[in-house]
Amino acid sequence: MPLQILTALAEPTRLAAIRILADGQEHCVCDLMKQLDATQSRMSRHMQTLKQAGLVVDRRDAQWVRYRLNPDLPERYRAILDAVLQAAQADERIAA
Amino acid sequence: MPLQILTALAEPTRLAAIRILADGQEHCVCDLMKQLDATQSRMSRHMQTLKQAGLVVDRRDAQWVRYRLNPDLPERYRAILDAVLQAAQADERIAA
DNA sequence: TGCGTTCATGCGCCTATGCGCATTTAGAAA
DNA sequence: TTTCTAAATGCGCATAGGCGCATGAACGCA
Repeated sequence: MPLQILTALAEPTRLAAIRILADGQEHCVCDLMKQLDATQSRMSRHMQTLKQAGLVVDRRDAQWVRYRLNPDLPERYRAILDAVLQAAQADERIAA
Repeated sequence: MPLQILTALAEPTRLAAIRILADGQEHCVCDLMKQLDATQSRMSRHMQTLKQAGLVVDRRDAQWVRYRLNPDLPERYRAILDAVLQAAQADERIAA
């Protein structure tokens, strides 16, 4: 159901996090916190939401938890994500 | 900003309404109400939300208000909508 | 003008959700 | 074991949002 995907993406901080992860790299919570100017608990919880929606996966690496886009996201959801990312980027260019 | 689009779509009744309108035809509120088993005020409010998000447009026709997908929805948002519709339909087929 | 139909909206209620604060857990290094 | 950093989570609070109920507004028709 795309509903959970949409709900997960329909929040500013979460969408911003996804956009950062869209670089294809792994990012720890501390990195996302700093870039998005969010508190630790807030950032952690949003990442849980994205994880439960299947949009991201995490991995323990020493004391860090590395998040990245879920590489196994079903094609039909990946298409939604791509469209959203493109629109967000386009809007950004227009706003500038 | 796709945020408003996503928020508008991230609600079951609204997404269902959009899926009905995806047939390209006009539908009055009374029609949507019946198909979705929703009360009148509930349906009306959801349509307002979709309208404000720019996803649909309405038109007075005697005592009816006809809703249809916004034909002038910017391309980048249309792409999101199409991806969502396709995913929803695919999920439906899988569930069956 | 009066009546029926369709739709919008003011109001209050209730739940969902985002947040900060504080604490706990996990792991590394001393 | 102690101490540090990173991350998750329990708790309570405040707001957002979805809902029903009732009313009002728009329109057609007699």
